[in-house]
Amino acid sequence: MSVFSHKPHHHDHDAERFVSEVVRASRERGLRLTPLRREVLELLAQADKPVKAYDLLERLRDRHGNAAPPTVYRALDFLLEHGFIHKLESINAFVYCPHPADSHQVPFLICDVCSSAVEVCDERVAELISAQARALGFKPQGQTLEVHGVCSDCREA
Amino acid sequence: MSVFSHKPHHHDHDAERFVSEVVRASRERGLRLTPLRREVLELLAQADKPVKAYDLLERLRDRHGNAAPPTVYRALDFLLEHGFIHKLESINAFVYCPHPADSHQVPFLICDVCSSAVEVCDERVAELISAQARALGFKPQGQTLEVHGVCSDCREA
DNA sequence: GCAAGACTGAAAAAGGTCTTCAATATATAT
DNA sequence: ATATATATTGAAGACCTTTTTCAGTCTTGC
Repeated sequence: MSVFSHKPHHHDHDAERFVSEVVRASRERGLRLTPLRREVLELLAQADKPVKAYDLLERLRDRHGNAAPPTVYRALDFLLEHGFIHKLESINAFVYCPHPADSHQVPFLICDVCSSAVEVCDERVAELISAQARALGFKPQGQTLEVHGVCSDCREA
Repeated sequence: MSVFSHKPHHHDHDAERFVSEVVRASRERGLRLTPLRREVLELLAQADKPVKAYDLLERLRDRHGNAAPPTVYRALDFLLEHGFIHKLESINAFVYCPHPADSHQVPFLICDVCSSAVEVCDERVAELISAQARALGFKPQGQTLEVHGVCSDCREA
């Protein structure tokens, strides 16, 4: 079963709200959230867990039979650039960002069992690491913070 | 100029010492640091900055004309597994670990100008992030902590 | 309306990693 | 020492991930 085919559950509401929030933010900032970009965003929001580029591509082809890799990568680039989604470098996957309004740099907890990924909404790690970097004369500009392990749901099972 | 072709400088000594330390650790732990694995390790130590798998492969071919991708990836897997090197997920590159004796999880500062990468030898970030993860019921097993930016050397120039 | 810039389609290539199977070498247990 | 099991390497190839390029289309701003 694909990450997309799932019964409605409590997260669908979050997904919809998230998409409308991005729509609004794009309007405010004068960004062009084109149909293509929006579709990719919706796919990510519906999946509610990290998705790989080729899974997105496959899904896009349902409605755009001609979609090629650059189609999805360009949309992802746009969404990344404006902070609407994140890329998880350690698993080459993309995930929507539940609070795209405030720019932030937070760690992700990636479950190696169910492959869910949640943000740790706490800037302390990012701040500590930035402080340590600056203390070494390094000017920090971006962070990749990913923790692998087993989430609480999977530990119970 | 490749990352390998460089004049001798103060790091060469570190590189040699690092390799012998790994040789010793392997003996102690009963690991088979075969000639191939050792060669990859030496290439990484000499480079003194992150190196991509295909650059290593190219270099390996100087002495093993038959080397194929799995040749280098298998050696890298071995070295990673035993903590002798690190993989930088955000740039798909590998770097030797200056203190392979003590297992550790530390952030890397990756300069986007000169592409150097240094470890921040301070476990506080890893501990904080682990504590936050556990507080959420998540059992942490591995971390990817990478900060991009500009190193002090490059800021001066 | 027109020029400049932004976005998409299409083809291809480059870059990165893994699977498989056979051959060889090393370690273990008689 | 020999046979067996295990680990390592060679070789071919596939698969996954990402980018480049060029041409065409759409928007935006003048």
